[in-house]
Amino acid sequence: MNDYLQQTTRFEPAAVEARWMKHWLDEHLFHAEADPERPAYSIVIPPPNITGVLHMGHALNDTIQDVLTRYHRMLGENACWLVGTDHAGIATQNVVEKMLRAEGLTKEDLGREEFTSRVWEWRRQYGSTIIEQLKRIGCACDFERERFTFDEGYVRAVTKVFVALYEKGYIHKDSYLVNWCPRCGTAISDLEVAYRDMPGTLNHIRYDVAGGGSVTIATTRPETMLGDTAVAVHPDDERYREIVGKTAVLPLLGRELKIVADERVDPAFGTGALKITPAHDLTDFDIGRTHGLESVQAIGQDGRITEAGGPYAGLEVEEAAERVVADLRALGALVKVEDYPHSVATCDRCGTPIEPLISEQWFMAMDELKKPATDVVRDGKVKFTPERWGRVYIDWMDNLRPWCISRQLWWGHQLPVWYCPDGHMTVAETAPQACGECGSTELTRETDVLDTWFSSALWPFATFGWPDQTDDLAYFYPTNVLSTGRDIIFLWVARMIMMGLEFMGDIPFDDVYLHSVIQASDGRRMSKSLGTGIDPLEMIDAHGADATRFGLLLMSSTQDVRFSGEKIVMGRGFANKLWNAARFVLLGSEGYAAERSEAAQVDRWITSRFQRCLVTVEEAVSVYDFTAAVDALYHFVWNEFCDWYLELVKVPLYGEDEARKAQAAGHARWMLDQIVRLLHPFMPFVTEEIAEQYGAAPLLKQEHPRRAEAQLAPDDEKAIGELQAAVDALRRFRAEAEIPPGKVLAAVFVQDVAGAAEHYAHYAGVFRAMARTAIGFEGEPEADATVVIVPGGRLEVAAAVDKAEEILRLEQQLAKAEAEVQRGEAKLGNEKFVGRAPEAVIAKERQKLAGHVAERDGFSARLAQLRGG
RNA sequence: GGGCGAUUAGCUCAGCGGGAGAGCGCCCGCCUCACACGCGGGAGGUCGUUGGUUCAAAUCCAACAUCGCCCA
Repeated sequence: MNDYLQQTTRFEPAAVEARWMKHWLDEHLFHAEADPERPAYSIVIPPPNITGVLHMGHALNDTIQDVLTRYHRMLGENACWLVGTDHAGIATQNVVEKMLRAEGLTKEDLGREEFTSRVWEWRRQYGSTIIEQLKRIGCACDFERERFTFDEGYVRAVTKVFVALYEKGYIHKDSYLVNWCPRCGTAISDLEVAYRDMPGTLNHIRYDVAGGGSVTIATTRPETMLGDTAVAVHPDDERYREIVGKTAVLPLLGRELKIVADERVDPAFGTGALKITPAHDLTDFDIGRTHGLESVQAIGQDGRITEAGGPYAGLEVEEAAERVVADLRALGALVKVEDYPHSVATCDRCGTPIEPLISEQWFMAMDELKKPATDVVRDGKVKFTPERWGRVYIDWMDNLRPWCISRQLWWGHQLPVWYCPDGHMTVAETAPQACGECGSTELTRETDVLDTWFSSALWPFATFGWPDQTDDLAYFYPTNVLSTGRDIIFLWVARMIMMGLEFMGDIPFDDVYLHSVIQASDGRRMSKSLGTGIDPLEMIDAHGADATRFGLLLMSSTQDVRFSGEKIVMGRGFANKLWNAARFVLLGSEGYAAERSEAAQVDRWITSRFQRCLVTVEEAVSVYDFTAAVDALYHFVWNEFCDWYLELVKVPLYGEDEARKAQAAGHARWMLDQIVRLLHPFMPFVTEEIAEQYGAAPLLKQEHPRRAEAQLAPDDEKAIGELQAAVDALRRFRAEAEIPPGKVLAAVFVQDVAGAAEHYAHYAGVFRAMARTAIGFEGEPEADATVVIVPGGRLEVAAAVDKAEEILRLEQQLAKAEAEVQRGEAKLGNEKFVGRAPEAVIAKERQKLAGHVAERDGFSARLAQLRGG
């Protein structure tokens, strides 16, 4: 006797999870080596930020990748799930700066070198938090290959890419309007800008026109007028036709402004006259370039007004705005101020309003790179699931602007660019000894670092050894799928595809799977600040990793889903159910070896049902429909295997027929093993714990169940289906008639359809066990017997039932049956239906009708009998 | 302003062209020798609204409404 199995009536995840994870790691089960003899299956994890902690989105995405990895490994493929982290420039620098601030220090106090070493120290200490958390979920990552976007080999890859793109002429330095975060002190990309609706005001300001008259402009940011160099109106705008070409005078500063006509001005906005501040607004910048306007920088990188702002110099933007408005009012130039809620560009990282300003930055031209990257999606070479995201990707790519790749940070890949005192620039993979142009040896390196996404873009190939042409690279690239959130389509997916095509000459992955966004239960994004976030680790602590994985997969069926703790509790119940089913099978069949049997109908039946479940799961996984997969598994295991098969198999298992008992025991063990294998990718811990009990662990080394059409048994499915319907009918009768659960009833079966009696006779033991009914097939039914209609005939059940109630019960059932009959007859009587519907549909309808007619006749015959007596 | 998604039982969601489903909650009955994280039975829905296509619409199409997400 297995004491552990005997005593453990509840599956306790906490007791087994850590032990199994350690065992899997110790045995190197997750590691993969290139092996040209075997098919490769590879996934690179979208590298989490080293400052990150696991949230629900990660938990779901990592569960998905784990299912795929384990599943393909069990299918015999050489699966490698490459894991690692992203150095996350701004986020990490912010975290360390915050720590320094607590010590009363700034990064400038330390200097760049010392600061960078503090970040590395932080990284060593805390940077692997999220990787460790993956192990709590059970992720079968190849932890032995863990990479970091700032490790030594990776730096080589980044440098090589930069130099290559520079030499191709794609990368250049330019003075251009960029999104500047005054708090982070760096340029950021368009994608790092978040728009937030905020209350605000629209200020109407009158500018005098030289030679008489005036023009009133409207602005939400009055302080930017300090940088105005023009006023623009639409060329077709009759109101302003007269003043185009004249000069306006900027109030407060007296600067002269050209009045220009430009089609980009929206005549419907405000007054239809637009103040032009080329240094601080993108549209104005473009209009400025067209008309050759001067550019005045009124706001500096520190977020304060510059010398160009005259008396306002040195003020913070907000304060300047207030002062400017007050002064304009005093001057009488403020026409009116109206409330005007508008959307404000803010820094995605810190929430500070963005200052668009002109600065010297490095840009990457996208035109050459984006074309092939768009084509591979358009042509279906890279396939998005759900498909619609492919169109989103293409739209975005079509409108791509040059990418600002430089950041004014200290933590990141410093550009491989050196300057000599004469300002000559040398771009090289390794630090040059002398200036490429003048030979000067006094070189200083460019202080800017690269956008973090620049390095992440290389992830699918740099992690496998590029720029070296390694065996791993040849074997594992391209990867099979990138599973990620849709907010990452532009940040990662697009850039990985561009870089993969450019440097590997091939796509980085065949499939892109975009998983659901898990919202808070109020239907909005989970938010730390609102306290609506739920920690997946707490879920794992409370319900187990299997339950958390299962629940997440079950709830994440559509684009946006609300987090449902119930689904995780469902997963816990399921793990426990499975554990107990295993206990029953293993304890009830000790001494027998697992062996598939075809001898008994119940064995053929459950095998057939299992095959159908297997097909559903495999088809679902192949299209990334994990919800359908776990739903099928849940219902097969619970409602078919546990509710019926295990009950049916108790009869032979507890019976006297030793030969039949051996078959049943062997088949039950075999079936359990198949189920455990099929479930393992979804619920690795409980399945491994079960497999351990009969010596099949580790399951990752076992084969996935095989599809076998020969094991489908439609006739047996039909027969067992009728048995189930008969048992159900008896149970329903018992409950409705309030017959005590323990009372065994006697019944006589009267056959309407040939073979039915023989069929039920074979399962007399089942009726006794599952419906507490002793069925006979001979002799007269008792006079006061109650009729229970079952497939193929009726059961005359000997039970003292109140006659009036019985009549009422039968009348209700008769009414239901009659309604069904009428519905069916109406449908089949419809010429158009019979004429146009497919034959199979009509045949099915006829069959249903026949069943309902038999039911109806049974009920009415019994009613007549009761009423007569 | 543009795009996408959702709207089905009290709640959270499946179903996506041929008899309205699950889990939880609720009601009734059970410690039936795997499981009370359980077992058996039951109640509960004009499938957001209005049109259209079809022999047949929760399912396809159009418009509208409400909510959410993304982009500008």
